[in-house]
Amino acid sequence: MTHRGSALLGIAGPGSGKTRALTFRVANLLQENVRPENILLVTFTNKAAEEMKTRVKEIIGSLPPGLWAGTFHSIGARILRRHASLVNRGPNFSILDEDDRGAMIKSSLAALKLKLPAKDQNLFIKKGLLRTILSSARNSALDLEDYVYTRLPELSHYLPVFKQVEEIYEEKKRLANAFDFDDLLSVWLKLLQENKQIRQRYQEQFQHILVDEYQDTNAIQDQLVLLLGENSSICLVGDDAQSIYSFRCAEIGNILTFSQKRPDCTVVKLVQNYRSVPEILELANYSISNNRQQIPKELFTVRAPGEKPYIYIASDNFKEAQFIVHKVLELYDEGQSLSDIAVLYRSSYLAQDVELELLKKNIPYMTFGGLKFLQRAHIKDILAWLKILENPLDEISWQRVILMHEGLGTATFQQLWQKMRSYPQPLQAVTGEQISPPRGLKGWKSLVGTLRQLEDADRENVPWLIQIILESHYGKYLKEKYPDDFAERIMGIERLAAYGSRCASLREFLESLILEEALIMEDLKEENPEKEYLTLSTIHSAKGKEWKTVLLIGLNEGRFPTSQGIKNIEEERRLFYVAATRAKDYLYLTSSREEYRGWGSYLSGPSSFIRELPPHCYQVIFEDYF
DNA sequence: GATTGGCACACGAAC
DNA sequence: TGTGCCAATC
Ligand SMILES: [Mg+2]
Repeated sequence: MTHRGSALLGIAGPGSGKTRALTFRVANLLQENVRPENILLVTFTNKAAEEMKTRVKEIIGSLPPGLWAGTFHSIGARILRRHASLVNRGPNFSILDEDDRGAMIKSSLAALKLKLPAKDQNLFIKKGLLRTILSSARNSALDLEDYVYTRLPELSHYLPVFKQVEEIYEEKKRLANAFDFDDLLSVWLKLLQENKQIRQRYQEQFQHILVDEYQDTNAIQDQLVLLLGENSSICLVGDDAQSIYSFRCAEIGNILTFSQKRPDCTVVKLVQNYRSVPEILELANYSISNNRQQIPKELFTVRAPGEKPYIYIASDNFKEAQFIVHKVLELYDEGQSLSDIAVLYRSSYLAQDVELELLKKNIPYMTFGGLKFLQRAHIKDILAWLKILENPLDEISWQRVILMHEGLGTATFQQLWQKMRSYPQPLQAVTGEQISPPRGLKGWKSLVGTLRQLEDADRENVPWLIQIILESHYGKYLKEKYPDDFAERIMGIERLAAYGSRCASLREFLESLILEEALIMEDLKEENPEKEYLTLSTIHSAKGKEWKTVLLIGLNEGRFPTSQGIKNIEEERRLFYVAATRAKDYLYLTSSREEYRGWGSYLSGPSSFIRELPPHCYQVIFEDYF
């Protein structure tokens, strides 16, 4: 019936046009009249998927609807919603973000402690450890037992605790009609493995599977591709030297051993680079050659010689920030658009000083990565109200909303929740006044009033829903709680509403935001497409992008590589490699001799990534430069 | 049982 | 710098 398609693996360096090749392949398939729903295009971010679709549209003139494009997580969510009843959920399930997940695991541990005999109740588990272990086991496609025995044998005496917490956590998620990020992959894979009918359905549907950035897939994602693509044509592209997501359990091995798993696979290596001038490439090549685990590949560029990368070592981090802004202005005066320039860094806090300088000089910029937008209390508040509407079983959101009312605390919440969850429709039970608390009636009445208004409002009009929340008691509460920066917080909420107006439904709004926080920036761009912005980005979020000029800051030992990252220095170096190869024409590497951050000052010295470079591959800018 | 204030601690990347 | 936790107080 279906013939086994071919498998193609493209291992190619940065700027070699991997993503472009994938885009053209999709365009070709569509032109050959392959039906769009038979194509599965997996990208690293959902924004990248949108950009690729736009490109395809430009190439072939129109984009037929029905193409499956997005991240593994968003495609997992789509499939799980379709088959929600098979995986013990309703189609409106919530997706937990890291905070919600952490809170739920914490309360799972607390619940376990209550069940333990008194002598064991002082059990102490390092904060975040459970979160990491449960997630890593999942993403490594191992059960908890195998994971702990093989990867963390020193913790194996804790295994019974881990297992019980996981059990409680799983049950909590089921009751809350929620999945976490890891579930979107692992439950999806399990569904395919255990349900023959569903498996065959998607195996037949996805006749063409294309995956970008394959070096950053984890074990589950690899298994998904192999299983879904058993009989399909598969096209994967990636670069082992750009694998930078091991903290999400990405395994370089996936790309290195794919051809063993699919013996019919043709491997193509491309070392041609169309992006960077040779000087930048030379520096990047030198750097990555310090890695022993990489496939040796010397990149060649088609570009004519340009300028050697610059190194600037400032006396302190403020001076470093001043240099960056000075340089940006200089480049701007020389005719470069702000949109052609990016400031990149290992960790988001390293950008703070630069941001201050930019604000002082009134230079417009946009930040990517390290976004804490959804983490901020007022944004979480608004989202909690909205999540209740979408999924009334969402315990965490109920708790958040109930606790912000006067006179209602955790104990009362627990009592209320016991009653609420016994109703098939907790929201209606509340607004229908079938439930009331033993105390805090004033706060409760105001809560019920707001919920009634929200219930009656148009569910798909997100800005309107947000408006209702702001006009309710919540608006006053917010002002009292944050008298200093109330206005700024309202602006954040307005930003949220503006994004909401672009979404067709509340569900789409919640899901797309959680699967890509950076989307919150999009409306800014569309409001004023002409406007130029300087980009400030973490290196992780700069993946797959390029700029004419890149300024890489914070190159101090302990910052980049981070002190924690020394354990996995090769990955840190790949991160440096990714950063350097984002630059087309000009690359600036900056560092500071002394750092003032938080409590004191540090003298950490320049990053080993600078020190290990041969001096002939860069030029030094002296401190009294400006 | 809710709320407030003080103290300790961490501080990395994100679907 | 802020956030989470605990103990004292309302
Ligand atoms: Mg690419």
